[in-house]
Formats: sequence, C-alpha cells, structure tokens
Amino acid sequence: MDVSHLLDALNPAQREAVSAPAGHLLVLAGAGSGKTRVLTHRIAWLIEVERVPPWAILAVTFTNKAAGEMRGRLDALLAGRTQGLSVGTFHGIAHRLLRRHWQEARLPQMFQILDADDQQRLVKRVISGLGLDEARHPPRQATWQINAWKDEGRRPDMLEDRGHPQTRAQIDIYRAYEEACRRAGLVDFAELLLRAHELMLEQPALLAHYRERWRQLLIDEFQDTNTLQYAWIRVLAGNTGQVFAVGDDDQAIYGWRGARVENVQHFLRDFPGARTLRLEQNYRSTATILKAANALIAHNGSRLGKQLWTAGADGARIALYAAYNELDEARHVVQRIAEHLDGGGRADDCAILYRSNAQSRVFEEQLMQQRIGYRVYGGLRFFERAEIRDALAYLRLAANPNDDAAFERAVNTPPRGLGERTLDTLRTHARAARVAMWQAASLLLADKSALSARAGNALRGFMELIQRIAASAPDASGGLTLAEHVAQMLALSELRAFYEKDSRGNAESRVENLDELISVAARFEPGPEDVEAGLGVLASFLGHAALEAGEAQGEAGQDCVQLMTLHAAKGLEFSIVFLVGLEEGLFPSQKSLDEDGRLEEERRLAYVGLTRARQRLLLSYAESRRLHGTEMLARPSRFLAELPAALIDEVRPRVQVSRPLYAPARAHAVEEETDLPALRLGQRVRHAQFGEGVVTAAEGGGAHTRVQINFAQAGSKWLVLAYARLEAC
DNA sequence: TTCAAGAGAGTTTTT
DNA sequence: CTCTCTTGAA
Repeated sequence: MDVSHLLDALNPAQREAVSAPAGHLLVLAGAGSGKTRVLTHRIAWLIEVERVPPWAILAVTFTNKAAGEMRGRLDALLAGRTQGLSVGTFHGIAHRLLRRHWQEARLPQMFQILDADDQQRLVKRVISGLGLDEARHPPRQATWQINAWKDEGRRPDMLEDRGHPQTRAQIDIYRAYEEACRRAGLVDFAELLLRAHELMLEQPALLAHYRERWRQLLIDEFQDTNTLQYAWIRVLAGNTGQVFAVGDDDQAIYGWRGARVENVQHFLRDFPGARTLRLEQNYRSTATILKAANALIAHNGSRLGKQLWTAGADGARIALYAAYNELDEARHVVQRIAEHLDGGGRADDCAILYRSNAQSRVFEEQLMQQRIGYRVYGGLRFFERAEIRDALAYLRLAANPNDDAAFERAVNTPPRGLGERTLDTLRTHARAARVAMWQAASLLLADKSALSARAGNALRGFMELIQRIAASAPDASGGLTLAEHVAQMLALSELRAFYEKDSRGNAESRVENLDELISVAARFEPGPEDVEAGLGVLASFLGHAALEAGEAQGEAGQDCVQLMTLHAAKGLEFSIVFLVGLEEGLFPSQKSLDEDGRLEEERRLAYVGLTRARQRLLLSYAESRRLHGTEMLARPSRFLAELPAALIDEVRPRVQVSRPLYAPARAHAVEEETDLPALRLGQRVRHAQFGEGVVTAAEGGGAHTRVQINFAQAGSKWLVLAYARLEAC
C-alpha cells in the first residue's frame, strides 16, 4: 500500500509518531513543531493503514476552535472517509454522553447547561439562602472552590471540614448548590465531566460498550488536562484502549484553573509500555528567537526536557525597548507598527501580547490615533452578551420550567412589576417546599392569600407568557421552525421592544444582536453527533449556545493589528510580536510572585509569548506605570535577564537612575523643585490607598523621584513621589 | 419598584 | 482609573 502521501511531508520524528506501532504514546510537541499535523496524520494513518474504523477513534481537544480545525484538516486529508469519527472537546463529548444516557445519569431529559456566569449567580443565591454572610463567604470564592472540588472528582459527602468552620460552610454551600442544581435540572461545566465520569464508573455495561467502541484515544494539549479529565481518559482506555497523547510541558499555563502538568509524567507511569517521542524541530521562528526561548525555559526545573531548533536562518536580533511609562511604550510600539505598514507590511502580521487585559487600553488609544485598525481578542462573545443571555433564558425556561437560573433572569427582564419582594417570597417557598421556583409560583398562585393581587397578576401573566412561548417550540405540536420560535419568543416576551427603547446608549447594537440571534437560529443545524445522541433541534441549539460561546468580535478576517493576552495567544503565530509590559509585578505578576511555585508557570507563559513570533520579536517594559489609578515604579522583569544578552538589541539604553537619596539634604532639594513634602528615609507616611508605611529607599530626582515604601498592609511598593500624594505622619 | 450615587475590587480563561 | 455591584432615597 502506498502511504507516501501521509508520510512524505513529515520529518523523521513526526513520521515516527504518525506511524507508531500499537501501544501508548506520549508526543512532546514543542511550539511550532507541527503538532496538529501529527495528530491529523496519525488519525489518517489509523484509518487508511491500520484499517481502524473511524467510529473507533475518539479525538479530544480543549477548545471548540481546535476541534473545528482538526475536523477541517481531517476532511481535507481523508476526503469524507470520516463517518462516525468522534472529534470534540472534553465538555462537548461529556455533554453528548449525558444527553444520550440521561436516564442512567439520573438527569432530567431537558437538563440545561449552567454557564460560569449563571453558576456564580446561583451560588450567590444559595449562600444567602443558607443565611450566610456574603462578605465572609464571597460567592466568587465559593464557586471557585466548588469547581475545584468537582475537578478533583469530589462530592460533598467525600469532604471533611477537619474542624474548620470556613471549610464546613463551604461544604454546606456546595451541598446546597448541588441540591439547587438537581431541582432545577442544571448541570455546570465541571459537572458535565464529573457526571460523565461517574456514569462510566456506575454503569459497567455502558463503560464496556464505550471501551469496545473507542479503541483509539487521541488527546490534544495533554498538559492542560485536570485530574478529572485524566481519570476519565484512564477509565475509558481501560486495558484495551490505546492513547496517543500530545502535549508540551513547557507550555502548561493553566495550572491556576486546575490543569495538572504532572499528568504528562503520570502518563508514563499509568499507561503500561508508554513511549515518549519528542518533536523539537521548529518550523515557525528564527534561530535567534528559539535560542532566546530555550535559554529562558532552561531556568525552570522539573521539565521533561526539550530543545527547539530550526533549519532556518538566524534572523534579526530581539529588540528591547525601555520605556519611560506605559504611554511611551505604546507610542513606541505603534510607531514601529506604522513603520512596518509604511514599508508595505500587513497589519495582521503584528500582534501585541500582554499579561493582563487592562494593558490593552493605551495601545488601543494609540492605534486609534494613528488610524491603524486593530482587533482585541477576548471580551464578551456573542452568546455571553446580556441581551442574548436574556433571550436564551426565555427559551430555556420554556423548554424546562424548573430551570431556576433561567427563571431568575427572565422573570423581571423586561420589568413587569415582579420585584425583589415578590421574588424573595417565591425563593423562600421554593426552598421550604424543596421545589423549583416555577412550581413554587404555581403553589403560591393557588393559595389566594399568599400574594398581593398586583404581584399575583404579574406572576400569572409571566407564567402564561412562558407557556405561550413553549407552545411555539419546534418540538411541540405547533410545528414552528427554530428561527420562528426564537422570533416568536422575542416578540411575546417584549424583549426586543424593551431593548429598542433602552436609554443606555448601545440600544442599537443590542437590538441588532437579538435580530442576529434569529439568523443564527435559522442557520443552525445540529451536528451529526447531536443527531446520533438523539437531540432535538432546540436542545441541540441550547447546548451549542452554552458550550460554544461564539466569536468575540466580528470581522476576524480583516487586516488589523491583533491585541491579546499571552494566554489567548497560545497556539497562534505572528510574523512580528510585541511582548509588552515586561516588568516585575506585572509579568511575572505580583500574585504569582506572592504564592510559592507559581513563578515557573509565569516563565512558561513568557516562553509561549516568545515562541509566537516568526520573524521579529520586540520586547518592552515601562519604568513607571499607572495601574489602578496610582503611578507605580517597576524594575525590568527577571525574564529579561534570563535571555542571552548577545541576542538582544537595546533600542534605547535605559536611563540609569539609582543614586541613593541622602535625606534630608536631598529631600529638601526635591521640595524646592517640585513642591513636594520633604521626606527622609525611615519616615512614616500615609497613602490614600495603601495606608501607613515607612520610606525605605528613594531614587531619581525632581519630578522623577521615586520612593520605596514598606506599607504595613500592602507590602513594599515603589511609587512616583509626584503622583503618590503622600502625607507625613 | 426604580434609579442614582457610593463603595469596592481590578491576572490569566475555556467549557 | 474604571467597571460592577450594593445600597439608599424618591
């Protein structure tokens, strides 16, 4: 058989991975080493050469984008011979399993998915329902804890408080939250995975069926798996399934949300006979960029070890710009982009990468001023917009009246006279009777004296409205299409009218979005897997809305400068990368510096940033930066010192200002020049935000004077004297 | 019930 | 500084 079309375009390491004999394989795929190509060619190899039927293959990714990309490449490679092949995200696959086996999973047939936002609202209501103080038990933190426990596979009964009242309360919240979800037929993201895992463990026949079916498991971005996802793969593989895991421990940047890089090491221990292959040849960046990246990541201990190399040229040296402040940094970056454009370059060659979203603003302002088009990644996506979520709440409630999260959202949007007072009565009754809000509402309406006539009428009107919407559902006997159903809902609920006369500026775009929702519904077609799982068009659509939030901003195809966080940049590449804000406390972030063991992940993030660049890499930092309203002084990031100096061109030698300030004589000079209070080392001062502290150092002079103050609460900080508005005390 | 002013918090994000 | 959410008054 001729297999050359599958192997010809590959390098020896890639070829070895694609054509590997039976057995588990761990592919350590460095940045830009052709990871997706190896994955897709491996699948093609299995089907064409090993004669594995497509339905016996399960390929798992983390994002819908990656799944879509893989499916597209497979279609091109296999020309349609992909019937029955399962490609999806962990959550997507778990969702389908649960839809298909809802009875075995003890879920209502019309269960709905609770997204992160809804989840937090629900947790919040649970906390106040338990009579707990929100200040002592922040909903944010409680939600985080619940998700962390679920990601570890732990149910409330498996947890112990060990005498800690705080832990006790969190377990109580967790238990009450689970109960609320059960009553409302809601499943959050972590629950999708946990339920699917439990389903397999509790139903041996089902497990046997899926082990028999999926003999080949391929996992993308393996370093991002959490405990539960790893356990799920182990269960599914059993003793018969073969696992092909692709990942890069040096690009593990999601530890903070439960991903366990250790799984890469555990894989070799837990999957007998597993072999390791390394893809180290890079097809993306210049040798200079790779040398820098290799040098940086070498500062991390506990690596599996990898050294990227390229057959290509050295390329230009890396530029480093020491900006005076964030505005100077932005001006410089935008000027370089303008030069690139003047030279005939494309805007979308350029990406500005930063550690935190707040940094994008200055760059946006400068780009706008220079009339250079740009696109900021991240932010609200289509299905996350308030008006769309409102609309979806009506659809969900009509599909499943027990969906309390949807009830709470829809009930008074638009306002219909059902305020906090009435809702509180409803919540209390629902909790006492252990039923959903909808049922509690029915009960209260039956009891003539329970509600005021006005509230009762409003509530009755709302419930009749939901029933009228439900009657127009595609699955109901009325027989409307999905798009007609959505249009009907928008009209009946008066949502569209409400947003039309919305006074808060952006009414137009909100109405446009609502209209767009009708078009989205009209275009929507359930995927083959949804059909296979027996989903109706409405359930399929609602699942799609919850699991695939859609594009952040339209016009992705336009030629414009790309702005995004380093996290968002993972997996992408650009000819010219500006990695900005390389300052201690910003990148690496202060929060990571404060906690043990978080620095290596920051370094991996920097590694991800460096390896995004194909041709040119430009680094920058600001000596002074305005953050949260206060001017802060920062030192260059330690990561800069970890790059070989020979690879770097300092665009402007940075001003050396570290003369110690000999107080009080020098402080007196400062006072004369700038009209600032005289300061001396050791003096106690007060800052509006950080409280009291002691001056421990100072440098620079005149308007540039910066002082280091050790605050009692906020710790040690460098501040620009001119902005800090310190009071002596 | 609704609106407006004040308080408080502000890494990173997908599903 | 800027956004979100809570709180208090009309």
